Amino acid sequence: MMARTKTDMREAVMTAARATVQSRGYNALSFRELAKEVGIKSASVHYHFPTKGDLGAALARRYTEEGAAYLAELLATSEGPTWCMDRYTEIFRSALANDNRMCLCGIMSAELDDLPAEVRTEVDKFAAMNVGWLTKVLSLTKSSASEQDLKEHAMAIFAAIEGAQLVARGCRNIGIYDRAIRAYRTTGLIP
Amino acid sequence: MMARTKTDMREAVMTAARATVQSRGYNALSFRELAKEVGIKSASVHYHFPTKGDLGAALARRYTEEGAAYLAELLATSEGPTWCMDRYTEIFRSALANDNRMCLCGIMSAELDDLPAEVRTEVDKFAAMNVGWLTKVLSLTKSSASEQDLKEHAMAIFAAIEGAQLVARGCRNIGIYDRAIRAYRTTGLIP
DNA sequence: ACCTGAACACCGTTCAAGT
DNA sequence: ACCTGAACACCGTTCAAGT
Repeated sequence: MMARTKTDMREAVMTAARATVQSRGYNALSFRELAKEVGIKSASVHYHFPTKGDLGAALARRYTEEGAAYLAELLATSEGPTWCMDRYTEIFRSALANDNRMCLCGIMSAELDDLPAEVRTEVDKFAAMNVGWLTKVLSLTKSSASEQDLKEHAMAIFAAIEGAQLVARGCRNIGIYDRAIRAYRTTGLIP
Repeated sequence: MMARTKTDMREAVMTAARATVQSRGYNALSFRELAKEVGIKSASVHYHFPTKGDLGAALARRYTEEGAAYLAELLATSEGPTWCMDRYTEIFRSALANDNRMCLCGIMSAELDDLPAEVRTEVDKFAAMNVGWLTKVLSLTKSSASEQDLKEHAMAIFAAIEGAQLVARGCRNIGIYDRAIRAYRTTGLIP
């Protein structure tokens, strides 16, 4: 029988931690609870992640990487901007559908003042990654607009979707998310 | 020399608590820190607010009441829907301008899973109050639309503005808020 | 009526010690 | 290399005790 390798345990901690943060936020993350979930002692968690900030930053970095990979794949197999935006809004919807969870970086933005600097950096990168992708998608529709205008529009879309998720979550009502997205489409904010 | 009355101390606690929650969230609220700020012991804070949930609910209730009063005044002296929306977006902007703070209920929505039931109730009421007001403002512009459509549009506006605040805060960049609001206007989401 | 000190089980973090 | 127990200063909450 194989013992769990170091990498396995790191992964187990990150998986458990990610679920907790998306449900209850960075502040609710507890090394003792985490340790119980993966079957080691809290002091051992510190072996893999010296501080809570290290763990938070690792979570956010991974989250951004995975998101970027998925979005790149979408764009590569794109059937057009509307199709892309359907898939994109579905990502944020699925977090809500999955036990009323939130975007990892959205929930962390709310807790900003309690985040160590290294976690804030990763939160910024996630936003920038999303805006970059949305800018590309928008450029498929409005080839005339300036890069500046596209980026501004992309940021507005990202903010509006994060907000729809936040408010729907607060009201424990995924219908609010769906109706907000529909309204964004009707007004033309989202292609 | 007058001693501080009971009401004064309750108010002092609520004022300090509100500032903390808007900056760092419900989870970061500490009875011990709060006690230090107002000059009593943490056990004494429990005299005024038996549990943290009682304090959180009181904060949110007060926040909604004050917001409702301000918005009612706006509507009463209204110079039209665009003017109303300018004032409305300015409220959320001023939280950011004031030390990168957030809407009390927006930040609490992110921490939903850690909120006692009585606090969640108040968060719901805040959202409903805002949507109610926005629906009235929208009815000034689109007299033809159904009550249902107006409410859907109002909820989308509320969500989009909360999202703009959340993302701008996360990036510590109030310009992101301003540009998002501008884009919402350009697309016609906001009158 | 309002405040306090002391206790309880929690928290992140550190560190010497184990294998 | 990986894990642990014990200690530290924190946390919300309770309660008997003070005025």
